[in-house]
Amino acid sequence: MPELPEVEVVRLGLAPAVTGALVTAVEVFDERALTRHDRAAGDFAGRLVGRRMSEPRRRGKFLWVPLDGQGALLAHLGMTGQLLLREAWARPEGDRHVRIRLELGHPSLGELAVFFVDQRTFGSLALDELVPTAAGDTVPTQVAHIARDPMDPLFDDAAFAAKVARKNSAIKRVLLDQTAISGVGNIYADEALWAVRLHPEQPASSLSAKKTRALLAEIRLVLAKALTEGGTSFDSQYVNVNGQAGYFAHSLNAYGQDGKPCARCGTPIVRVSFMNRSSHFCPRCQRLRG
DNA sequence: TAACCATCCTGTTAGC
DNA sequence: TGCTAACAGGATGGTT
Repeated sequence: MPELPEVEVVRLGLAPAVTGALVTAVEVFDERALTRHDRAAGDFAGRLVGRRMSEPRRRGKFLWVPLDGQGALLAHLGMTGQLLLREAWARPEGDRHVRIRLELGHPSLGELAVFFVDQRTFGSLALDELVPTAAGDTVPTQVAHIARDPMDPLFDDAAFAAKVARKNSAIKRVLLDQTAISGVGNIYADEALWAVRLHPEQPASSLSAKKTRALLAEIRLVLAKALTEGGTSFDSQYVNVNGQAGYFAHSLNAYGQDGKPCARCGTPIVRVSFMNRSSHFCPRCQRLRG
């Protein structure tokens, strides 16, 4: 499940291979991989071929590669999307789920291929226009409404705290709201809430300013640690551009740990249904208060 | 306006 | 053994 650390690992892996590269060919095998592209597959391929790529950028879970002239190649990996970097003639493993293939010509690395592989087709590529933000940088139009992520130097801690303070919904719902804070998904929301001893359904507005600051600090810690370990991989559904899994799954304290003893107090971690997904927490350390 | 939920999708697993 | 249902979850659009 690609969240911020996983997408950043992909971005770092792609950067040396795509920066300065020319798109020489595009093959779309499954148009469902273009749900974010507002025109036909032929338009996607036709307008992408011949464009030169700049250094990949990221906000939250969105990744994009600015193109010469204007616009950008936008990517969202959804649940199971992968961007794999291969030799130009290679076929990736799991051929059945290859949705799009890009052929690149790199000035020093030569011919390369980027495969967009996606089992559950929640991910998508698109060509999008870039629009300026208030801070002076540019983002694709589809990313304009997304909040900056907590690893972004321009992330506004005070604005986030103010948003938390006026939200009556559960704090976990706020963490998953990409217009409040981006890059956090189900895994790292559960981990950060466990670390700061907050019940996922604790009303956001009930948090003290100090608790909100602590939560934000834990979010940054857990994201940074996951990034250093290459991200979280389950069943090979997330891999870097070379197809390698991350190691953070070994460091999880809450997510997927239901039935196992809490690392702090030994009480079994519980799993409950929440927002059409699962929440994992320690019923002793993370009590619903107020 | 805020809050909440169904929907998209497919491989895996549990249950019968 | 084989079938069916439940489950995983990010973003979005619709409903309350």
